[in-house]
Amino acid sequence: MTDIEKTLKDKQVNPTAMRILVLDFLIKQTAAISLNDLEKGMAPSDRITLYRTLKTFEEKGLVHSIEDGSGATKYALCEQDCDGENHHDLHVHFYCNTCNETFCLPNTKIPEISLPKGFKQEEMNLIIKGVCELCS
Amino acid sequence: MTDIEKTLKDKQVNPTAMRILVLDFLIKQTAAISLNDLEKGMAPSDRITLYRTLKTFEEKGLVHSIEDGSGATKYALCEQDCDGENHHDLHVHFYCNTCNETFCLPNTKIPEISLPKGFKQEEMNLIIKGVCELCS
DNA sequence: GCTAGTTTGCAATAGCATTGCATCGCTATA
DNA sequence: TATAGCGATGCAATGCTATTGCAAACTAGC
Repeated sequence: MTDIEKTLKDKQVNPTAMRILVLDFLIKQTAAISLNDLEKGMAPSDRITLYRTLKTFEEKGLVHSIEDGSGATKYALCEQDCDGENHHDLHVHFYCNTCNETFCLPNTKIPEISLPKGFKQEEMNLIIKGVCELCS
Repeated sequence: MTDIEKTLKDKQVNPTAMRILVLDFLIKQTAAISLNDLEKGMAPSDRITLYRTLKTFEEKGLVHSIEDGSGATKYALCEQDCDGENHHDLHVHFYCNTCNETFCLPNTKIPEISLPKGFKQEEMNLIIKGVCELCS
């Protein structure tokens, strides 16, 4: 069994051929990718299947989705300790206005925010836009 | 001249009848609204005109747009000191998972984040999801 | 090998965002 | 006042992303 198959099984995802290909592709990325990026980057495959594969991965805690304001949802691999119940992706996401790529900054955590009385926090999502390492 | 007309002129927006109505409606809101909300809340008007009115307001610094992950862009009035160049909306936005409303928390600012070397920050966008004051 | 459940592929649809174009109306100027 | 010009409006049409239904293909377990 390959590492990829093992990763899938660990997260309770049946390691089908398609899923292995998608996960393999995701692992190779340095930035978060959209469904379109995935479709273009892989051998010709059905778009809807790719869409559902990403959804499945998200449900099972393999990837997390990022709304970076570009209109298209992007996906990136989760850290080890995510599961279907909780995505521990409380890191900052960075959108580069120059190359239009979205990056996870896993070591840049979102600080605690004290909310006004009565507001109960469940999730957080911080997008910083600017110029990335490579473009600056 | 009414206050609303004055506000429009201050921001270099011609105070047409439609724009006065839209701004009046926006001022009365307690939460950010989507194009759909605006269309439903006002006397029957052309949706595209409403869309362009919001875009104009945004360009001129009257409102800022919020991507709360609900799929539809929402809009809320800016603070006084916004202009076309710079939206000073560095406050937190709160999305209530119960009532599905999005609120500006103008007094809850986004703290400074130190980015990894090479990343240059231009804008920030923090959405916190949870349960709001009224729903809790 | 057969059956049940899962996965995949195709078709179709819904909803938001956006543009093009023609019309209308206001303003400035001769 | 007549008119030219520009901005604002309304209608039509389109593009793109997300999403669902259904049937065929596949897989695992008996």
